Amino acid sequence: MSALRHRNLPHLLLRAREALMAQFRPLLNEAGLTEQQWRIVRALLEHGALESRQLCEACSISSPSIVGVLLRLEETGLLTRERMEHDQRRLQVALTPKGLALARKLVPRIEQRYKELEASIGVRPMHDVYDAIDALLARIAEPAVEDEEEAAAPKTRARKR
Amino acid sequence: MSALRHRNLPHLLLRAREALMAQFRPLLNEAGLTEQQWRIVRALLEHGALESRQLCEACSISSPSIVGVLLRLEETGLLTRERMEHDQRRLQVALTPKGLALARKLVPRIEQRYKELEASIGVRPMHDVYDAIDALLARIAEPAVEDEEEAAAPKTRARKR
DNA sequence: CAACATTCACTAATAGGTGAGCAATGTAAT
DNA sequence: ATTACATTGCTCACCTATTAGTGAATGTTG
Repeated sequence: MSALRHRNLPHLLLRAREALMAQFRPLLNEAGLTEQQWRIVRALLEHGALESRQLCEACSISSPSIVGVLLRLEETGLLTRERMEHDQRRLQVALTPKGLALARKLVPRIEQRYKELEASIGVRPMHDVYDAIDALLARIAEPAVEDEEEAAAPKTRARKR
Repeated sequence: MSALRHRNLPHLLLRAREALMAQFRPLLNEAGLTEQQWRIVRALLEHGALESRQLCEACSISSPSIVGVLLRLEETGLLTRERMEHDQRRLQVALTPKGLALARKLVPRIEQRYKELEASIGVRPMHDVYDAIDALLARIAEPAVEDEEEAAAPKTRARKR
């Protein structure tokens, strides 16, 4: 009687995320990390030192949120925050030896959990998700910015980052 | 150098969710609703009055979180909360006329956004996501609780709901 | 160089998520 | 009945998300 023909897709994605995180959260808690903290540590492990705004991008954490997360991680001694020489606005973030050690201890456990998941769920269903989501993200792209000039006037377009 | 062979699947799902919510959030904000509030209102619209714990299930909102959400929705006058006669622990939640009106005003706009999305993204990629996630959820099921006695002692097991 | 605009981290207010735990109520076993 | 247990909503502490806005540093332009 409500005429809602479409299922709630964001909610479906949330449920999938919850179900998956339930598989990994114990590992993170055991290491004393929250989910967001692990995303940051993992990004720093993979890419080396990064700036705050780069971490926001890489970890899908908003600028206001990341401030606290980084502060707490610094207090724990897992990373360092320092201003950059040539641009006092920017903040360089890097793992400490302690943070690096924690990350390296955690990685194999995460990897093992993934393998166990692939074993119980099946590699095909897992990869179907990767592919379907990748395709979706690739097609959503810019949220309808209507950049009429995008293809026509690539003048200052280079400075898009 | 980090030996992380698997991509961060929970993070990928988060990104997909963010991208999608960016399409709908404006509609919700316009109606003065947060995402979680809309999940609750929608559930009540579809199923009629529900108990708190049922809403937790249906909306993937934890018990501690839903308390505040329901209180705020009650303050706004969109729903009512009242104890049940035969069991004073349970809480019955129902939409008010005002809440019902808001929901019905919102539904067609949400539906239209879905159609626009299907038009720009393509029906196939959208449904691939539904299917892939459904399959994943169906196969994850119980998160390996290691209930040693699970299969051995199915005594009080019948009362599982 | 001066006016303007942008970038970046950060703050503040409000809302929600996680994990642990509590009191009250209901149910089952003794 | 009384004991033992399970369920339900709720609270608390901590952490994060969202939205808006501040201020300092830097870039751009006239």
